[in-house]
Amino acid sequence: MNRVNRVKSGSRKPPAPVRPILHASHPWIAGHPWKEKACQLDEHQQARLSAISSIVRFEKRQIIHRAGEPVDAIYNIASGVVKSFSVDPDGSERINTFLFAGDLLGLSEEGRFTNSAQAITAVTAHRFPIAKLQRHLHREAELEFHVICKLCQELRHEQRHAILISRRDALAKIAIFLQMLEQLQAGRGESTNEIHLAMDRTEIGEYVSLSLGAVSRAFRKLAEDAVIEVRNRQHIKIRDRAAFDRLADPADDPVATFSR
Amino acid sequence: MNRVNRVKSGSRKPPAPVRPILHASHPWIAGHPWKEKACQLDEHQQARLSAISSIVRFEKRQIIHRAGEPVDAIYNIASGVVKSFSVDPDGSERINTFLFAGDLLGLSEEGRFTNSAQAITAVTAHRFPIAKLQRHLHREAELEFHVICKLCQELRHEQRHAILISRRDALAKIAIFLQMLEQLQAGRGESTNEIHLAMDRTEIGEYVSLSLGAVSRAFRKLAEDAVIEVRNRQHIKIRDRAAFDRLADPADDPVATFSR
DNA sequence: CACAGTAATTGATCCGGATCAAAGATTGTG
DNA sequence: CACAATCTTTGATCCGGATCAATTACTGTG
Repeated sequence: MNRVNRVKSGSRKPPAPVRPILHASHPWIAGHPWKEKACQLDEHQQARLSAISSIVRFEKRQIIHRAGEPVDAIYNIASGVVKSFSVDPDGSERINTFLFAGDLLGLSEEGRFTNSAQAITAVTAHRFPIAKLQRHLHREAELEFHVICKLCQELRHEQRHAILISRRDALAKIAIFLQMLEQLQAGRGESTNEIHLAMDRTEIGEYVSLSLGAVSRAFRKLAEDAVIEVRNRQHIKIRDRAAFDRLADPADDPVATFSR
Repeated sequence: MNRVNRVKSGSRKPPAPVRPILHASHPWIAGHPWKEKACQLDEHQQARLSAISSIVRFEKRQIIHRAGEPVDAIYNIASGVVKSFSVDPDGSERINTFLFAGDLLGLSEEGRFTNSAQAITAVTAHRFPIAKLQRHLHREAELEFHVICKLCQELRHEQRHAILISRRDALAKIAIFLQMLEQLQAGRGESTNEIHLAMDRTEIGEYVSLSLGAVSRAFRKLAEDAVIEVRNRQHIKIRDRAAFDRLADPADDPVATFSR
């Protein structure tokens, strides 16, 4: 939370409305695992929100905030990828979540960030000073409801993350992870032909709870088995959809086809 | 979600206000890991809420709802312990969370429960039909804010759960789990002398992602090393606080005492 | 109090992923 | 274009937890 690169600091109206603010999903009407049906704020509400927000930019690898720092603002990501992580005293990092366009950044407790956040790519975001935001929230019930929706979404996401982690075999972990990325990509309306990995192998490992080596081996095996094609570090293609889904879905048991 | 055991069905005012409704914690001002500083609704708000809610009772081992069923109501637990879990096609269960007094039950997507829920002990809960609740929410900004707080709390809880799961050694997992129970107990104002385990060893394993055997072995080792004392299946006492905390805290590294 | 049913412990074996080290591939930079 | 720095792959070994089966505690019930 050092220097905040305000884009046209203080500008009320962003030059070109970078991306809808507070893209949420209805908690009782939602979509696919990982990818949620979005329901946006109306223009009126967005206008009000942008009145209290500014647009900021973070360069690749820039730290957005560190765990333990006092919370002065939260962010709604407009573009780019952010990782939210925590560091054990022994120096190892665990990534709690990757954040993409539309995601909210800044979970905290005792007025301090619970996680550290770092831009993985260049990032633009809406910045909401929490004092202003909080005042605003109380006045706009509809907006509050939106935040609720967003939080429900993140809660479900975090639950799935836990499921992912609890998986024992590396192949399944990677398959699920790729599936997640794919669905998130689709949800953002990006091409679904290739899966784009903004993060490196180490970070993938830190997210799915695998060592770097295990991640690498898993990719190799998936490629060997012609389930995926590793076009390059950052781009993966699904070769064998059926096999892929079989790995990613929790059904290991051939009998499951019949039962229920 | 078969038969709902309404207590005095339709009663507007619960006989003796079982427990505060919607006990939440402020997202920007909170407490210990696992245990949160609570901030309650005022009487006025509670009264309004109880107008749309009824009190229901579930007996031990009763299924409250199954994943996939349409959501008709959500619950705020007044007393007892509930587990929220999902079942893989292969029949194995993963427990996403244990819910105690004050917790909200009923996360859903596409209008259907994402998890199954079962009472571990006898349970009483406030039941909110979602139609009514949703209408009510929109009208009470302050209440919405409370829900936001509650959700933030659960989100943090879920993150810690992921951290717990990602731990590789069984001892640490069990220690963290016990610590969690202890702090939740303290947060509810119950005695902190002994830790009460409402769930059995299998369920502990399903929560921390360990096999039944590993759970058992971990308890044994902890007892052997005189870190804890297993008074009986359901009651644990901390013998060696320092050693216990050392296991539960992520610091494996003696140097960490100095650094930072 | 004995019995049945369930929960928990313990033992033996096996395997997948962690770990550490070394080599190979990519990317960016002057 | 070559070099450096980083990221990734690959290999070899080791260990902790999974698994399965058998035994031993509990708990509640008549």
